[in-house]
Parts: sequence; C-alpha cells; structure tokens
Amino acid sequence: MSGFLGRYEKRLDDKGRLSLPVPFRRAAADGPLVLLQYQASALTLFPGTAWGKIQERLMEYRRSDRSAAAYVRRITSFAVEVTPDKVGRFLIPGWLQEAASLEGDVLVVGSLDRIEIWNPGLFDSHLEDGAPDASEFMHKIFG
Amino acid sequence: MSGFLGRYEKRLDDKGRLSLPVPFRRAAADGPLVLLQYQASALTLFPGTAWGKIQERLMEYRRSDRSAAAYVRRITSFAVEVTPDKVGRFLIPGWLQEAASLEGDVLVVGSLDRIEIWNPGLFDSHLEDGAPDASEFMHKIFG
DNA sequence: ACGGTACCGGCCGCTCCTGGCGAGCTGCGA
DNA sequence: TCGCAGCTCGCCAGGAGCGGCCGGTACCGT
Repeated sequence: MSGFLGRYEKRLDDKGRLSLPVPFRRAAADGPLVLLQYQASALTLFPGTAWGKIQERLMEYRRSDRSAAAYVRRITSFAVEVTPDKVGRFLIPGWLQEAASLEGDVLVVGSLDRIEIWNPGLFDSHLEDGAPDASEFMHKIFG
Repeated sequence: MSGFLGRYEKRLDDKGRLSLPVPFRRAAADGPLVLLQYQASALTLFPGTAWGKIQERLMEYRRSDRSAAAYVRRITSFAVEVTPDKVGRFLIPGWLQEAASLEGDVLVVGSLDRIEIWNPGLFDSHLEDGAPDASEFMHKIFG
C-alpha cells in the first residue's frame, strides 16, 4: 500500500472537529491515531503503527540522554490520542489549534507515513522555503 | 496501547484531591499508583507496572553503590502509594503539594509511561528551557 | 438523469465533574 | 478503659458540557 499523498482543503466545524479526507481514513483502521505538534507551524497525525516506533525512540532517548526529558515533555504535552467518529471526524483540542494557528480553513496534507495539518497560508510560505536547490534534490530522487 | 499523552488543566478540590483526567484512568486499572517527587518542580505519578521497574533499579543501585542509600531515602520519603476512588480522585498529601508548589490550579501532563503534575506557571517556564536545539532533537526522533 | 457517497449541522444521550453527606477511625480526655 | 469529638476518606446525586449519531443536502460519478 502506498503512503499518504495529496492535499485536501478542509474546514474545522464550530466544535473544532476535522473531517479526515476519505483517502486517509484507513489510517484509523488499526486503532487510535496520535495527533501532535513537533514543528512550530503544523500538526502531525500518526497512525498507531507509526506512532509506536516514535514512542520507542522517545523512551530510549530519554533513558540515554539527560537533556532529553525536557524535549519528551514538550512533545507529549502537545499530543493527544484521537479516534475518528463514525463519519470520520475527530476533535482537535483548542490548545493544539492555537499552537498551530489553525482556525477555520485548514490544509490536510499526506506525507507518506504521516498526515500533516496546516494553516493554508503558513503552508504556502513553507513550500517556498524549500524551493532553492530543489532540482538537485529532485535529481537524487528521480534521476 | 500508546502511552500517556496530552495536557489537562485541573483544580485541586478543597480537600487536596486531584481528579485524574479520564484518558489517564487506565493507569490505575492494574493496582495502585505511586506518586513521588524526583524533580524539584513537579510530582510524578507512576502506574504500578512502571514503578516496578524503577523500584528494581533503586534496589540494585543501593546494593552496588554505597552513596546511593541517601538518594534512595530521599526518593522514598517523598513518595506515596495512592489509589483513586470510585470517581477517579486521589489525595495529594499536603507535604507533597508544598514540595511541588501546587495550589489550586494544576496541570496534569502525560509523558509516555508516567504522568506529571505541575504548577502551570512552572511548567511553562520549564518548557522554554527545553527550547534551544529542539529542531535537532525533533529531527532525530521524527526525521 | 439518477443513484450513491460524503459533508454538515443540529440534536440527543451519556459521561464526567463537583459539592455535600455519611460513616469509620483515631486520638484525647475523663 | 471507655466515650466522645473531630477529622478524613469514600460514596452518592444533580447538573452541565461534550461527544456521537442521524438526518437532510449537495456534489460527483456513472
């Protein structure tokens, strides 16, 4: 099965719920998802399986490096476990909406093993950051 | 099952009891919890299983290192076993509240295998301490 | 053009929260 | 040693907030 691809323009309803695009619903097939913020300007949604690996890395890192505890705390305190309802919606807690500047229209973007949720304006400006040297990268991958 | 995640704003009632956030209740499913202070500014709550491992580490360390006894004593003397009541509340002894500057509003934060209880103001300032180099850490974990 | 699917808003039911009350225990005094 | 009183702990019930379900509607594909 190929990873998550594509972009979907969505709107948070007045309760702060996001309706997961249909092609991404399978992410929730094998249990709950983990929604978190690890980069300043977006939220990221991990399927249970992908999250399991991340979590192990976190615990291992916390044991081996004393400065890691603060980072782990930062991540877990900006994370929640979510389960979409029967029609594919889940609630994004208010404090996560604020953390990622989400309000009204949002952009849901597939990214292989994870799904990202962006403020549309921020997404566009971040795309441009990645523009220089793109051709070099493209060659490495596709050439 | 994924670890404990998320942040919950709670209030100690006038008896000094804390109502455990619903997503964390499962921590008490298999027996009593251990509440202790091992870092200056927060209390930490361990489920029985996680505590078992810590306890073994403590005993092993005390046997192997003569300076460990004082540390062990320090930890155990700031620890209690607690069991939530039928509606999920448990008492935080006054001397532990004082030790962690807890009063009135508190922040309950999941951290994988454990749960931390913070004075909200202290938590925010500690988050900022962990900020530098965060991108490096995030890359190691999520990259 | 018609059928099916997905979106969206509103409503209902349920769970969860909070304060109060009762019972049991402990400590002190007689 | 026994009784009383104060306190602490645990249970219970009312109320509110929220999550989940269901209907109508629009859109898309056939």
